[in-house]
Amino acid sequence: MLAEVFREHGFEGASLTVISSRTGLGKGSLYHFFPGGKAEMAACVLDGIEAWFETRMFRPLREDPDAAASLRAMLAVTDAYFRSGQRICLVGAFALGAVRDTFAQRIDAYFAAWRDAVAAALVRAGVAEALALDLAEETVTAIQGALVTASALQDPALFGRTLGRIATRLEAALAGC
Amino acid sequence: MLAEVFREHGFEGASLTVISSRTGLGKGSLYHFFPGGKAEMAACVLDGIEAWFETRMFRPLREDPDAAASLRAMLAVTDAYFRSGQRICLVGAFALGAVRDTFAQRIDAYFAAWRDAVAAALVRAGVAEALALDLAEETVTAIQGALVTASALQDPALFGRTLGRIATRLEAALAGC
DNA sequence: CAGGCTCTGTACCGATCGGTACAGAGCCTG
DNA sequence: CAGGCTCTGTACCGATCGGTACAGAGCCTG
Repeated sequence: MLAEVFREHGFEGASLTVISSRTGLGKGSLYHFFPGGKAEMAACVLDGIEAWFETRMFRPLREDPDAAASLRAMLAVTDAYFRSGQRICLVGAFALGAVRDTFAQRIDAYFAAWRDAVAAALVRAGVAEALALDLAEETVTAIQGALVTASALQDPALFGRTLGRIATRLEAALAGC
Repeated sequence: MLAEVFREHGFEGASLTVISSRTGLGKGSLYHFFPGGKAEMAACVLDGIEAWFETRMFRPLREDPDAAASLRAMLAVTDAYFRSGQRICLVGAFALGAVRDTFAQRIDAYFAAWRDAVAAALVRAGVAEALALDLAEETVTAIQGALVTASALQDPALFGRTLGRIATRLEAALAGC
């Protein structure tokens, strides 16, 4: 809920009035749970996102015995999480905004973790390390780009097409071992 | 100058106080030139960006007799414009923010023009239309994604690597004709 | 059932927001 | 050099910003 408010309005645009009305919590309650104010609310949302991705995507990519299957699952989970391109990536939006500096370290860590988890899965599936790193970077970059352009062009289908291209490329690398 | 303020602070974050101090124009002057206020200032910035890209990138892609060369030039111009990944795309940032709805049509038109210009150049260079559209969409998406992840990871070199991947893929399509 | 602890609504704070009004400085034209 | 037009600085507007203070409702524990 809190996450959706930041997603829809951005950090600056999500005023306490908006947050209060959307969450149904008065200011008293908000400041009781988040003494640090808006910044702590956003930090809490980032905590949730990081935990979700760590559990549902990064850890399987790093640990699933079937590395190739975990890569396919990653694309499916990505498609579901971003509602096939109808939902933006809050961390990505923060990265392009004025709050980037406030959360610089966490934003950096999120994308690095994603990229490294994909690379680790590729390596475990037998792909050479240099190629794995290259493909992982391209994967994360393409997903973020698709979220920007799908939103800009109001064309959610673009997201699916991008995931399709990534899938083809990952499969080719896996088959080429 | 005005463009840089919006780039650094976002639309919501660029308050009149910030705009005034950064441009050296008092409120009186700002409202003399932009009676429509902040929204008109942002619209003016978008005008400038659109005109710049139309002249320096989209038109050459559509009209340059040497279509293949115009595609290579597009990547070089892109690298220069975004300062090799150290500068973000204001239109992309707007697309992920709360102002997206205010400028929806222009944001849409900007990305559509870019994609269609790349596709047109590819077709004129002899690439089949379906493949050209696919490659054009991937190109624009990858560039936007690279701007997000380069900013997030504070790794400008990522931008150059992404442009390199795009170049390889475009050259392959051109060679395959 | 008394005490205290968690939670909440309300009233309020100074600061800043985007925007307006307007006098006048400066310059350009007749 | 008079008139008017462009531009600018300043003072001010109501609204909203993020945040604080605090009384008290409600509940849980001894």
